[in-house]
Amino acid sequence: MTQAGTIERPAARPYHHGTLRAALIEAAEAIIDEAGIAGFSLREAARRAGVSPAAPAHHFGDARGLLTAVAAAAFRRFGAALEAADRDGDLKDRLRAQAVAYLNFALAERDKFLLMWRVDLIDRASPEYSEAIQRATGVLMRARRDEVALVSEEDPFRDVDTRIARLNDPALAPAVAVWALVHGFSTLAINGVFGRDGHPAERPPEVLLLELLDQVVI
Amino acid sequence: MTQAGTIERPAARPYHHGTLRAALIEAAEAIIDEAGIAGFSLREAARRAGVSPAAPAHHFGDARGLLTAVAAAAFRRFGAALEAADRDGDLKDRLRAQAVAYLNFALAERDKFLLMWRVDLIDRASPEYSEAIQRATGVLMRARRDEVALVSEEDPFRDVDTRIARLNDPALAPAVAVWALVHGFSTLAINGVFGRDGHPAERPPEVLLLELLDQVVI
DNA sequence: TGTACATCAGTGAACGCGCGTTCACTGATGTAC
DNA sequence: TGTACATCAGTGAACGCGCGTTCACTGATGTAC
Repeated sequence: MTQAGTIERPAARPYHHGTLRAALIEAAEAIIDEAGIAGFSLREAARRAGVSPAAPAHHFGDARGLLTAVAAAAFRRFGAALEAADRDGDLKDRLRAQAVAYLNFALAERDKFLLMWRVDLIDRASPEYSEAIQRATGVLMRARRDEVALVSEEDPFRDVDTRIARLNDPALAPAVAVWALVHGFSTLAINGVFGRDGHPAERPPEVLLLELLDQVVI
Repeated sequence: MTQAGTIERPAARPYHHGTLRAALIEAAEAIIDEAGIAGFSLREAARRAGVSPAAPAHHFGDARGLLTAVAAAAFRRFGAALEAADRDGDLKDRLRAQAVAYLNFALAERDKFLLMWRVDLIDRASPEYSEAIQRATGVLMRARRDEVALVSEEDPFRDVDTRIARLNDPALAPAVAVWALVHGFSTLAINGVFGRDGHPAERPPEVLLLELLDQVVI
């Protein structure tokens, strides 16, 4: 509230932003949504957050640091979406539901989904990032792990090496096959292989995806 | 041959390069191999070709033009590799052989493989590019088309719209499913999901890939 | 409760850089007669 | 076969741009006593 009768002037911006870290991530996401990853720059993010170009360094070190935080946040949303989709049902139902959620996330957050995998732009060793990617991957595999009773082991996706070993475990093959198929389908769909502006497909992409999943023995 | 007894001096570079177009593509590929797509610049390509920074414009217009030519060339090699792998055998054999060729190309030409799909960097409307991608896609589908006797139609992958319609054709589902799986697997493998420096997998990636393909009903 | 002071989060001007592209030009090549 | 001339493929200097990062600094906040 301002004094009655006075013309409202913008409150003097406080010297300390207060939530600059979050604001910069939000700004970066907006840039990426509007202009793709190529349109991103640290200066532009600072500009949008209303802050000097040197300010981001205090929170992220450099551009890579900010992009890593954006990717990690995207991975957390992604993992949460998979988790939300993973409701009751048998293995097949669970994997199909997750597959659709996977595709929808990729289509809805196109450029952020692409960023998530851009190893050249982000610091994959960052604890925040690697925890987020491990967790999302774990959700994907969970349905199958539940079935083959590997669940007793505590978090077999805890670190890179055990994850890599696990993905090679034949017991997980159905889930890994679904992952690869869905990931490939999503990537190709994003690139307009199955339909795009000016060249629409007759059916929505998730219908085709489910049809392809019928080809997989789960 | 130079005159006997004289110290050989480099021949004065002729004013006209002669094969500058090819030389620029070669230079761009070398840069991409060494430093990834992020390391590419038109000036650096010109530098490596031993030519002034303005020269490339005569052949490619702008940076996007050169990258498009590089991607198209990569797609032609890619299509040729798939074709070479597509030897005799039943549908399953043919698709498996192509899948391994697909993965091997992706691993061998990592950054060029990534460039091939970077719609933001290339001009997908370029005749050269779209002809190359259509052709490679056609090879992938050919094994299945042969089987369901669609082969009589001349080149059903001729243009974007018929291709998109075809990919939705249930008759092609086995081939499209294999494509999506192999593409996703290759993309993930490139990113080190199944093993990478310092975190090797116990088995070579194509073994895992073939195991996953066993999950697909072909 | 008051005060001194360390720490933290920001400023804004300046830096050097490499980039893509433009420009007027020049040297070589190809073609018409 | 010779010559004039158009066209083509290159030069190299210059442009303006936005970038990431550095720097000495300042204002606000938190803490010890």
